[in-house]
Parts: sequence; structure tokens; C-alpha cells
Amino acid sequence: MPENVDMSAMPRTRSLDSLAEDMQPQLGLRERKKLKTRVAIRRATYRLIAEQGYDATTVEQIAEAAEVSPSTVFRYFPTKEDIVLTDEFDPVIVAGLRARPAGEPFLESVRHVLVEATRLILAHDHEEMIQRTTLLVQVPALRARMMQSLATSSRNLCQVIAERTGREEDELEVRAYAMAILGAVYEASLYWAERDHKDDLAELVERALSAVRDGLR
Amino acid sequence: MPENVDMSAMPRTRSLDSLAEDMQPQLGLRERKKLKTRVAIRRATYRLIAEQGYDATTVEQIAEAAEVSPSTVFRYFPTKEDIVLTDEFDPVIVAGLRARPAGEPFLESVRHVLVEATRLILAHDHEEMIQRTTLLVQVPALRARMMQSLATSSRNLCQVIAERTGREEDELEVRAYAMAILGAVYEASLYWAERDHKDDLAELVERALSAVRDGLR
DNA sequence: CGTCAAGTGACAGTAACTCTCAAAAGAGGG
DNA sequence: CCCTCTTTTGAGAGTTACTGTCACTTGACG
Repeated sequence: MPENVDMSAMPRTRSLDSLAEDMQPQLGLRERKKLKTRVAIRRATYRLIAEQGYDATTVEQIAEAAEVSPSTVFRYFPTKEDIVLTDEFDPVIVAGLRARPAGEPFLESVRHVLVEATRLILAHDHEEMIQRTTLLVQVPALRARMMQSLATSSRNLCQVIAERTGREEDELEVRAYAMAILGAVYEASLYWAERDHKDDLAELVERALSAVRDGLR
Repeated sequence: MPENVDMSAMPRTRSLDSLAEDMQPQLGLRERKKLKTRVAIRRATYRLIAEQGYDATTVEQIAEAAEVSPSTVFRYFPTKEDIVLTDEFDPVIVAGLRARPAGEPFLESVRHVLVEATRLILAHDHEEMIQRTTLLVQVPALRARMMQSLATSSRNLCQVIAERTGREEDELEVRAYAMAILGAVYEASLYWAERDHKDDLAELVERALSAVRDGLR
């Protein structure tokens, strides 16, 4: 396997790691190898799942395809679900929110940032987002594991909300509001996948958040 | 084991099935036995988990304590998590929502009904709600499985929303709104448990929903 | 080059499920 | 009361995700 792969030459198989990959200029060999293993495991997983389905794909197969031992797979990802679900979107969104003007109503900031982030992510990893959301619709175990993701994102979101609104980050209202937002975005993603990704996800996210803001009349 | 147990004599160990139990007047012996097995499994589970913790409690132990075979446990509950999480709250809430005046703003209806339902449930199964939410805080697997619960409740809620607002039940806005509400309620439950159930859960639910309605300022 | 720490693989073990099949037990008719 | 049909149960074997241990390899660094 060549040391430096031209990522832009593999339009259909870019991984969600690619964003992280792109901006790791010169780490030690150890770190680079680790990143490569991560990517290899994830690529193998996505490929095998696309071929055989989620349940039919065992960790052993993944390990073999990625040319590592099963132990190593579990060292990199605590559960099989995580191989599919792990992403690095939170920092992007948090940073985006911090960059918005302080006076702006908070939900407006969220809408702006989430819509922009969605476009960015789609531009970067379109195919993989499609695979991920498709799997999310098909595999209950993944939807379940998603809760963990939501909880983590929620905590991050709470922190920003606290900064912005001068509240405490563990206040009930803050947490409820954060989870409401994330729930809406989650539904937008599911909706997108269920309709075979025909719509513009960014637009769906915007509509979902507007619904939360306006209520239903 | 006696045929008829005086449920009101066991104030601390009443199960979430009790509501369902109370209103099954005279079914066939078969059905009554099934209900009893369900309750036995759940009681055994809660007892063992209280003694040893969730992870340390195996399905085999549960089966033994409930005096059934492990196969039977899995026949009644698809997963170990479900033994803890399954409830019958949705019908209560749906019926409550249908009973609200048609003109009322929808979120107001939701607030009324959820707050009332919370009080009712607490009055009926207080100890078990405490156990459940405590476990929810402690056990990640349960939080994850909760997603399934939320999805089901969400579908039910969507249906009522559709009836009330004249929209389609699979419309994005409806689904996003439903999930936002449930997310907020979920956070209220967690918050309650994290603070050792000192607060009034019904009040927390109300605050959480108000936060969604008003946004954060 | 040598030492140390980090990363890996082989292996054994656990427990949550799944499937299959035969025995047991309620339902219902004679 | 008994015979039959159907539902429910238990027993057992098998799969797989995950955990923990330990010896081995391989980058890092002086």
C-alpha cells in the first residue's frame, strides 16, 4: 500500500476520516499508521456491509479484509456499530456556533451553522453520508447506538448554549432544548434516507429546525 | 405460588405491568398465565439488578429466579434491555391527547397531557419509575435501547399531531416536532434521576416543554 | 544501537441472542 | 372424562460480539 494516497482520485470511497486525514500534516509514523488502520477498518466495513448487509458482516470478516486481527478492530472501535457511526462533526459545529455574532437569536445561529455544516459535509463525504443514513434506516442496532452519539453531541451543544445564553450548561432547560434540536436534525436525516436521498438534506435540516421554532399550527 | 396475589399489599414492588394487570378482568387461563410470566420475569429482573447491578445480572439468572427457562425469557422480551424498558404509557398519552379540546394550541395539549400522565404514572408505579430512570442514567445500553422506545412513541405522537393539525403524519415537520418533544421529555427524566429524584418530575417535564416552546433567551 | 513504551496478535472465556425439536399443557368437542 | 388440536415451553446446540491476558513486534528516542 502506497504511503501517500491521492484522496481526490477516489471520489466514491472517501471516508468520513478524510476530513481528519486531510488536516494531519506531519505526525509521527506511529500516528500515521494508526490513522491508516482506522481508515482501513472503516473502508473494509463499509465495503463488506454494502455487499452482504450489516448483520451478515462479522467483525472477523472486517478484520480479515482490513488485514488486522479482530482484537485490533475492537481496540479502534469499542463496538461494531461505532465503526459505522463514528464521525468528527461536533467540533465543526461547535466552532461554527462560536463564530456566530453574539447578538443573534440562538436558534438562528443553530440553523445557519447546521445548514452550512450539512452542506460542507455533503460536499466532502456525500456517498458515505448516504450509506450511513441508509444503514441508519435499515439497522435498528445502529439507530440505538445513535443515542450515544446524540448524548455526546448534546453535551457539546449544551456547552455552547451555556456560553451564549449565560445559563448553566447542566440546566434542565438548556439540556431539553439541545436535545430537541438534535432530535429534529436526526429526524431530518432519517427522512432524507427514507426518501432515497432525493431531497436536499440541508434544506430538510432547515425545515426541521423551523418546525421546532414555530411549533405546528 | 398462589393464584391470586393481593397487589395492593406489595406497595414497593408493583410492576409497570400492574396497570395492564388491573384491567384484564377475565381472560382465558392461558392469557392470565402469560401475563403472570411476564410479571414474574420483570420482577425477578428488577430484584436481581437492584442486588447485583445490570451487567452482572445474566438472563440465565433471571430465568432461574422467575422459574422459567432462558428460552422463555427471550420469547417474552426480545432483548434484556426490553425487560427493563418496556412500558404501556403510549396509549395513555395518545388517548389523553385525543381528549383535549380541538382548538387548543398543540404544545399546550402536550404539556397538559404529559404532565398529567406523569403524575398518574408516578402515583401508580413510583418506585419502579425511580428504578428505571436510575438505570437509564447508569447503563449506556439502556439509554441506547431507549432510542427504539422513542421511535415508537414518536410514531404514535405523529399520528395524533396529524389528526390535530390536519397535516400528514409522515411529514418532516410533524416528525421533527414530535421527536423534539420526546427529546425534551427524555432529558427531563434523565435530569430527574441524576438529581436523585428530588424534584417533581411532572414539573420538570413542564419546564422542559416550555423551553422548547419559548426557545432560550 | 539499545532501551523503552506503544501497538498488535493469538487465545481463551463470557453472555446475549437464535434455531430446532420434542414434550407439556390449555382449549374445545364429543 | 377423554381425545385431539394448537399454543407454549424447555432443552440443547450454535453463532457472534465483546473482554482480558500475555507474549511478541515495532516505532520512538537518546
